[in-house]
Amino acid sequence: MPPRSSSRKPPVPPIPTAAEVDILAVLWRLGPATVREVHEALGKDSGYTTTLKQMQLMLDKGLLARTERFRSHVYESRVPKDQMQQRIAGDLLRRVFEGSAKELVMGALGAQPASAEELADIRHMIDAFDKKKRGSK
Amino acid sequence: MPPRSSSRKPPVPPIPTAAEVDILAVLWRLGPATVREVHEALGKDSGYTTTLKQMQLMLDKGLLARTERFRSHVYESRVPKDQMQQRIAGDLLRRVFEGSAKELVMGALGAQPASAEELADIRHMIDAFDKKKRGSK
DNA sequence: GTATGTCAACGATAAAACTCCTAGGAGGCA
DNA sequence: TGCCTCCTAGGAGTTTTATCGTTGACATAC
Repeated sequence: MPPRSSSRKPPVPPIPTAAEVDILAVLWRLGPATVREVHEALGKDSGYTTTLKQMQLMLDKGLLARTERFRSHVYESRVPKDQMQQRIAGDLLRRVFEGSAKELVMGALGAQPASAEELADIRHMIDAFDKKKRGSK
Repeated sequence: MPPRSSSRKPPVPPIPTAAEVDILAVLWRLGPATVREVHEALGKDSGYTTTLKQMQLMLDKGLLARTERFRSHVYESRVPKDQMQQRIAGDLLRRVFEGSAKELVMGALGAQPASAEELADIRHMIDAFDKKKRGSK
C-alpha cells in the first residue's frame, strides 16, 4: 500500500496565513534553519512550542520542507521565495486591487516611500517587462 | 457615563481578514450597499446570514459604517479605499517583501503581466514620486 | 384579517488558527 | 548512574473566523 501517513504534501501549497508568512520570511532571510533559530528571529513573546507546532503544521500543508540534522530538524521553504511572493502578490492584486498593478504600486509607495535608487530600479524593471511584452507580442 | 455598548469602533480598524477584504472590495466597487447586494455580488455559495453576520462583525471592528435606510441597512467602508489599500500594501511590503518595493512590483507584474498602457501609467507614477522626493528633500 | 416575503438580531455550532503543557528520547557530563 | 539540557511529538485549551438555523419585526399581497 502507498506509504501511509498523516503528513500529506499538496502539490501546490495554500496561501499562507499571516503568522505563517512571518515564519516564511524568516526562513527566506536565514536560509534553512532550526525551529530554535526561527523562534529567536521572530522575536515574538509566544512560547517555543508554539513556533514548533506552527512549523510542523506548515510542513503538513506543504509550505515547508524538513531534513534531519544530527539531533534536530532543519526547515526551509518548500516553494522558492520568488514564486511564493508572486503568488501572494497576485492574490492580493486580484482581490484587493481589482487586478490593477498600478493601484498596488501606488499603495505600496504611498505607505512606504522608496529611495531614489529603488525608484530607478523599479523603472528599469518596468522597462524590461515592457520590452519583453513588445518582443513576444 | 460614556454611551455604553457592544459596538466599539476602534479609531484605527485592524487589517481585514481575507473574507473581510472580499466584502470591502465589493463595497468599494458598488459604493454604499445593503447586505443583500453585497451577498449577491460576492457570488459565493454560503448563506445570506453568513454575509450578514460578517458585516455586523466588521461594523463592530470599525471596518464598516452603517446607516439606516427605510427598512434595511446600508453599509459602506469606514476608511476610504485608498487609505485601506495603502495600509494593506504597506503591511505586505514590510512582512513579505522585507520593505523592498522593487520586489513587490516584481512579484505583482510576474503574477499578472500588465498591459503596455498600465506599464506606462506606473512609470508616470514613479516619476511623480521621484519628483516629489527630490523636491522636498 | 391571514399568508408570504424580506430583513436584522440572536445564538449555536463548526472550522481554522494560535497557544501551551507535558511526556519521552537522546546527548553531555559530573 | 543520575542529572541537566535540548529537542520532538502529541494532545488539549483558547481565540478567532466562518457558518447557519431560528425568531421576531415589519411590510405587502391575498
